[in-house]
Amino acid sequence: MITLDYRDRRPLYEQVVERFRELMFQGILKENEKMPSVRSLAMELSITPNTIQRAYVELERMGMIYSVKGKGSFVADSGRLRSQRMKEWEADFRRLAEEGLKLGLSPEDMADRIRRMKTMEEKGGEDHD
Amino acid sequence: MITLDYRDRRPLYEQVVERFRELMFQGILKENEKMPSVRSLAMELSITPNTIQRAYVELERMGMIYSVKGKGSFVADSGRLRSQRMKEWEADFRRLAEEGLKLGLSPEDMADRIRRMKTMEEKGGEDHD
DNA sequence: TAAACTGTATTAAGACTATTAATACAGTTA
DNA sequence: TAACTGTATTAATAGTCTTAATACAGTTTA
Repeated sequence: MITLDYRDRRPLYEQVVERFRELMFQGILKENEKMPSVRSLAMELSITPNTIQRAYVELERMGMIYSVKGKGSFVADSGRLRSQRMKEWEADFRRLAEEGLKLGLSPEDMADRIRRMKTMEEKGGEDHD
Repeated sequence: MITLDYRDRRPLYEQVVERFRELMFQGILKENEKMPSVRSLAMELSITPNTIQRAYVELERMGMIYSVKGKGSFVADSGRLRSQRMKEWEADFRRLAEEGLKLGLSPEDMADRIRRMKTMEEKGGEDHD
């Protein structure tokens, strides 16, 4: 479910945060679904529970999960997060497309690039709802 | 010419690298133009020459500048910088498009967005090289 | 030539962060 | 009660960033 990259310059807890964000954005983790416990995930990744705890604190601060003492941590309103992420994507995409114009690419050039990606879709074998 | 942000989590030398990259991409620093000397820039920013040196080593490793002992450091071939920027743009664009796929957008959805941008071209009134 | 500049290299120390380890407390569940 | 959950704290370790203080080598300039 979660993997770590020790070559990555970013801290482990940040990688954990990002991976869970992806899982939520992709709908693989759904609303109110139970997160792995701090200790079990720590054991699975062969790191200390402290690091997972820190990641969960961050995820909770971002409103991605909510935690209940004694019960566990759970995925927050994923639909809202999804639309939020979509908005971010729109902004990023627009900014990048405008940058592309400055670099001399025509809108058709860029559209072509995306169309050509269709053939690569089969390569990445992840299911997305 | 260069400013530092001490709230930024990234190391100072990395901020210096990024700022110079921007100045070069925007054409504010032109080919063969002299970079500030390691010591003068360090003094201007109130940090040690070591940190600037590290930034310059990195910029040289990236092919953005070249250094000559006793003479100084200079902006490298701007054509190369441009192709570098294009390569980065390609990578960013592809990454973002793939993310769009994960968010459930079809390639045609994204291509449409770009086509629709053609009408907004007049709005962004920034001059570009 | 001498002084003042340039890049480059090295070594040591301090500060900061990430991570680990070892506990402990509190609440829930079987 | 036992075994699970989140949460908190303290101490030690490791790694990176930054600083400081030099030193050497090449270029420019007065």
